[in-house]
Amino acid sequence: MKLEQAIQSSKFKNEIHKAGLNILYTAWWLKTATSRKLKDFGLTHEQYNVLRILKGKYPEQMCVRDIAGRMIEKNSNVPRIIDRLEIKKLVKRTDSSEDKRETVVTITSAGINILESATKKVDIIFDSVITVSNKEASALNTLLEKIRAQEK
Amino acid sequence: MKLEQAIQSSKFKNEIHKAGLNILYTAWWLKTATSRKLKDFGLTHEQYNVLRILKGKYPEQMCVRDIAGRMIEKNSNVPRIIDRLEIKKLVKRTDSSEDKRETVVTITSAGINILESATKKVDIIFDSVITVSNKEASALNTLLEKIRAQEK
DNA sequence: CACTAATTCGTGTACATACATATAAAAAGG
DNA sequence: CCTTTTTATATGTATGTACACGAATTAGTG
Repeated sequence: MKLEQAIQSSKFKNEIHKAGLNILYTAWWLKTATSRKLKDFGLTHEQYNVLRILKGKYPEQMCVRDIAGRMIEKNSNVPRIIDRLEIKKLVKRTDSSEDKRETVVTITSAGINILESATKKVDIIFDSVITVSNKEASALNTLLEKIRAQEK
Repeated sequence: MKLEQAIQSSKFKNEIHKAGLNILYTAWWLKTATSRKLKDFGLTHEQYNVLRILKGKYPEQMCVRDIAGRMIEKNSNVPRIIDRLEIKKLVKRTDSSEDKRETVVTITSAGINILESATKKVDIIFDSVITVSNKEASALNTLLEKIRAQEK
């Protein structure tokens, strides 16, 4: 769907302003499509993200700070997301012995199982819904990083 | 900043997966930069969006449904955003006489004033922080719309 | 070593999202 | 008309974001 239809507006100051809105809308679209798949597993987008991060280091443990540094949305409140994953027994939280300020977290085998099943469903979006070529995706990556070139 | 640094990961399944994360991260980056500017005016990103939508129709009124259809994030809870704008006297809410189910909303002159000041600050992001050409922005728009081609 | 500063994590609050449900009014169908 | 269905809005709940603050611990400095 064209942006103009999606937000019922065609008055953009210029292509750059339009690109800004297009990025925000596409992110929402992507997040919504993903969340719909994750719902069957009782996971939210952010809980899924934390599980993926933990699996990337498995069987190593990670402290809360390390997880936070890998989150896409940097202001995510990681302790609370872990609270919910812990209730569902998808992660285990223990105090660190090396640095008593730290809490270390590990993904459980139940967490790994649910993550693998969920990932199969989520990947459908990338493998069959999104139909750009690798080359186009690469061009997109370059443009997005150029937008963020001037940090802040 | 490169995505790899931003989320401290360089393991992407392919360029398309990476593009997905890049879109999500760029949207977060853009939203954060905007919110920082809006904070001086006591506005959130979403409140700003609603004010912009209302100004686009001014001096006409809009019902809640029309506003919702123009929001970028389609699940925004528009009645509650309007609650907060109403408390700050930036919009006026009245029952519709034509259709008693509807609530119609107008931006006040205070709302227009704050919106104009805020827009000047927000546009700095687009005019001087984001340094892509119009042609590049146009290419970006094409790619993003191609990604969303298969609706859902 | 003692004191200050910085770090790590948890928690509280305001606002927003996602979604289910409720309420009132309008539209549709017999 | 009267009943049923649909529509417009509001509200309730769980989760998440953004940010401030506090407690505990570690690091840094005189």
